[in-house]
Amino acid sequence: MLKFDIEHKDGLARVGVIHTPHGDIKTPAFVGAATRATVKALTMKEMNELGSQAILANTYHLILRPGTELIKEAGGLAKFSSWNKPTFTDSGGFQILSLPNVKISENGVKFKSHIDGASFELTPESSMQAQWAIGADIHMAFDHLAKSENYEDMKIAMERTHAWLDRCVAEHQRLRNIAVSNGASNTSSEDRKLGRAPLSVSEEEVFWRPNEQFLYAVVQGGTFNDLRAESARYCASKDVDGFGIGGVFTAKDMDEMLKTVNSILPENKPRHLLGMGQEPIDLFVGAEYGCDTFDCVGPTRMARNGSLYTKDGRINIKNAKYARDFTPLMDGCDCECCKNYSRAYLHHLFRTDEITAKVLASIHNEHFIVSTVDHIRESLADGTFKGYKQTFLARYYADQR
RNA sequence: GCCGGAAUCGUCUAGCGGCAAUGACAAGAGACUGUAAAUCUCUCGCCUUCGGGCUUCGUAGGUUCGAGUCCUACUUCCGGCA
Repeated sequence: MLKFDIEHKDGLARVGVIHTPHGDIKTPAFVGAATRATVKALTMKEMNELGSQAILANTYHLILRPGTELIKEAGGLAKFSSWNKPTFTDSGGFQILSLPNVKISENGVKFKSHIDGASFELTPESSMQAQWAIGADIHMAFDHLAKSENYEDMKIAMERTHAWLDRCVAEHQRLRNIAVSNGASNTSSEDRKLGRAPLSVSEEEVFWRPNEQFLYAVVQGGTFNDLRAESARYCASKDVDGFGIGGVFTAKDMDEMLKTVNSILPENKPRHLLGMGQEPIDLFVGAEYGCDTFDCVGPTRMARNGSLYTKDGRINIKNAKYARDFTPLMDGCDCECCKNYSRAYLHHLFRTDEITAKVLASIHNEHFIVSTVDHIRESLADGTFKGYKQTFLARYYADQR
């Protein structure tokens, strides 16, 4: 069982630590989106320096390239990518929503590769197998994310997600048993619990490819609180290590949904809000209503497209008005970008389409979101959350009032 | 000096008698939430009550119902020969 310690609670919100085989995650935490085993435009050293605690890669993308067996051969995601900290993988379920021409059946999903058109199928079992080969610390159950907002479609997707969850749990346990018996013959149960090496295996080997990998169930149900409640109850009843909350697309009404879901989910297991975190308000609301980790492609995508976070909202650094703005991107920011470069310089790098523009912008945006969640965690711990939230959001969204 | 060729939006470019006129870049702005995204969308002669109106393709004439497109002259530029 994944170890999760709650150190402080405030309503549904909590401050805690997830103990993974590759280290601890202090929660709430923002997890970097490393879809293809890399955070776009950033090295793992840069991710580390900007304060990131964990990354999340995508099973779908890694199946296509380089192939999950290759990652296994390399020693797992953490070693392959040189990220010696906690890792997550998403199941590939999101691609049901985003790819064209997917065929969904009870068995699983047939895709065509967006790269070369090759057909392949992802099922709950094959997603689990792929995630075990990739070897992240925390896996997501293979779920059906509905394209439609329609109640009936949402219900069908939720029910399919539940049926698939049972198969994910069974397959995960089968793979876990194989992994543990393969790697743990000389290990005491106490050593195993601590992620210690069996005598015949080096410390290094166990660090990079621990036998313990963990599974999160994914709650669906769209914008319908009765479905969300049903899904939360179903997921809560399963033998899983934590929960993903999926299919959330807007902060609007997210608080009600999270209240519903997180009041039902067991308190002692971590919860990951899938895909949310482009807008700071998502993170405040998510943490306030009991989510422990977040991931989102927004910060790095915004960065590559020139949309950069400041305390006063996002700015488009490519706009003409920044050509002669020699001030730092954001006052008081201690990221490498803000400590060393001006808005005018970033503007110039974007105008000239220099690679460094995207690097510096990604460092800043990722740091902005990571450190915002860090501050949320600190404010929850010392009881100043409400004030911090109010002050931060009032300033950030001042233009939209 | 003679003989050829060329002049179209900030730049390059399409255009071969019925176009405010092609495409690219540049420029101005917007979007982006479990990444088919270093991507995509819009604007880009002037005015508009969004129906349309007006002025444009080096300059000036001409032919024609109609000219960026044909003719003449001029101007400038690029070749070749002196």
